[in-house]
Amino acid sequence: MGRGKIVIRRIDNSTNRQVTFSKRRNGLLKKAKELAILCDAEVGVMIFSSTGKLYDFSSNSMRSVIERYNKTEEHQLGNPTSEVKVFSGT
Amino acid sequence: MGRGKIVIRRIDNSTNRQVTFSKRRNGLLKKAKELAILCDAEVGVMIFSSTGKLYDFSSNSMRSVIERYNKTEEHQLGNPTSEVKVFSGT
DNA sequence: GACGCTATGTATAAGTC
DNA sequence: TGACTTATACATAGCGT
Repeated sequence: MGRGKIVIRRIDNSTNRQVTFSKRRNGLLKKAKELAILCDAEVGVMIFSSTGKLYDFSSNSMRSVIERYNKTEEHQLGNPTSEVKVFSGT
Repeated sequence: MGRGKIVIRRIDNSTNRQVTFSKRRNGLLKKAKELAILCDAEVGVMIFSSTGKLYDFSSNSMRSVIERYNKTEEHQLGNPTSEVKVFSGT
């Protein structure tokens, strides 16, 4: 997107990396919120910048999302979710 | 995006809602992965469909992301993160 | 180094099979 | 209902301040 095409690998220039982080972080949080509303889904997103700062979004409370995650994980070990984890992306 | 413009509110037609969920869920997970790689960030995403199925992504292990979240939250109560939670979107 | 502005690359709403 | 296609809306890379 944008003026040029990019390859998905760590951005070396730290200024550029920080600018991209700021833009994409906002984009991701926005998409997460849209997904939750449009599809009536429960969503939780946690992002730590390389400097350790936390940014997050949760459709309800993050605590409840995490609790539900823990409960669900217990009952779904070795489930379809694992496919998602290896999702290759662009 | 797509052939028509949409408003961000719960999609009533359940078939359409499910199709949109599937597409946007994949898009969100992809973006999360890209952010983690491009910006060297630690990212965790948890999504529960309205039918209760879990989909997730984590740059490392979700467990470590959650632990880090809990630790960080303790030290940042009433922090800038709250701004993110009210991010208004489109 | 953070902010605002487009030209462009992507994600995706509809539609088709 | 799921998979594939296409036209568009949206996100954002590279620049200029």
